[in-house]
Amino acid sequence: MGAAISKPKATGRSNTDQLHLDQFLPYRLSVLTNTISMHIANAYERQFDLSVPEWRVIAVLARYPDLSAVEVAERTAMDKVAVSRAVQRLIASRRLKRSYDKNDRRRSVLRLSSAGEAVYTQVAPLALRYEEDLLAVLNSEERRALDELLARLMERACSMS
Amino acid sequence: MGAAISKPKATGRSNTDQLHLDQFLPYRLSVLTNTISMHIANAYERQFDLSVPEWRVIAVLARYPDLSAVEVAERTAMDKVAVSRAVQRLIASRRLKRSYDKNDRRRSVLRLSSAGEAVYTQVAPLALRYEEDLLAVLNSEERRALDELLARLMERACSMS
DNA sequence: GGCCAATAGTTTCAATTGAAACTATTTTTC
DNA sequence: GAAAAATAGTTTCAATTGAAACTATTGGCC
Repeated sequence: MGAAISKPKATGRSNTDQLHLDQFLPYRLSVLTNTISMHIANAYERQFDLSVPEWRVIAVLARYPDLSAVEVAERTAMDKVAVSRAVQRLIASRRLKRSYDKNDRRRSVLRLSSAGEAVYTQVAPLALRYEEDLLAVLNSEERRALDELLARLMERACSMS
Repeated sequence: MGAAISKPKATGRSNTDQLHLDQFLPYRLSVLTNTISMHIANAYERQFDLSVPEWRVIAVLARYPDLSAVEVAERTAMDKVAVSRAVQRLIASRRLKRSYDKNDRRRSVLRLSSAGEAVYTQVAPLALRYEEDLLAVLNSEERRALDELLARLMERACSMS
């Protein structure tokens, strides 16, 4: 019963041994993500003079006011340098107000100004409508399936660090 | 039967009106994609002194030799400037050879050198193994489902340009 | 054949980004 | 309670990137 030669496996998988970029999951995700991000960003960047990092900061602060910069970074998956720069620009454009924690003066306390809230109430529907248009090709069962598959992959990717 | 006031709809969807970053598909795709890309790139960038664009060029030329720069750009979803720079670096590192089409001297004809092929045969298994590790959380039915969902979304996203 | 538009690819220049070093404040340790 | 380590956030500097302008060659049109 020597194990020297093994039969080719019939795994049901077509590219076990060959790397085809257009079947390779990380590549496909990358192309899809970039395509989608580009479309959404086009919808607000020019019109509102708003970068993607700035938009993310606004989106998270609209829902969770009074976060610190580090907390914003955690919730947006941005690094703290990116948050720092986005916050600076948002303060300069008077869309964000910053105060400091009385008990820990290192920590900032970030809150949208009314101008910032106005941006949010204008841009959020654009983003949601785009998402809805995109998901229009899936029925609700398929959406649930996608949701769960992405969640499982995300958990897996994180656990592989 | 006035239509002035409509009942809240029970659509089965939780965030019809509210933007929650962590339920927002474009955002989730972006985080997942960046996490995955970072992992794979870490596996080869340092070890082989190879950037992501360079790796993409190698991957596509390994499978389709003698493409022009524009054809490489089409197959990798990179823009032509990125391809031009990656090609320059790959030629400098002697991983790629360039000749020119006899009938159209604008077009380059790109082909991996044996050193380039060696890089491919070392890196491709790393990439495929990562993909396999990631997909290990899905059974074959779920993989097929993911495959089809991503294809549908990609088609949709492209048609929305 | 000669001009004009199109295509292939490169270069330039400015904006974005990322890593590492930095300041300021707080917490821990001894 | 002083020194050392940790945390929050910023700045600096170099590398990456992207858009637009550029060169070179080819194809269409008259």
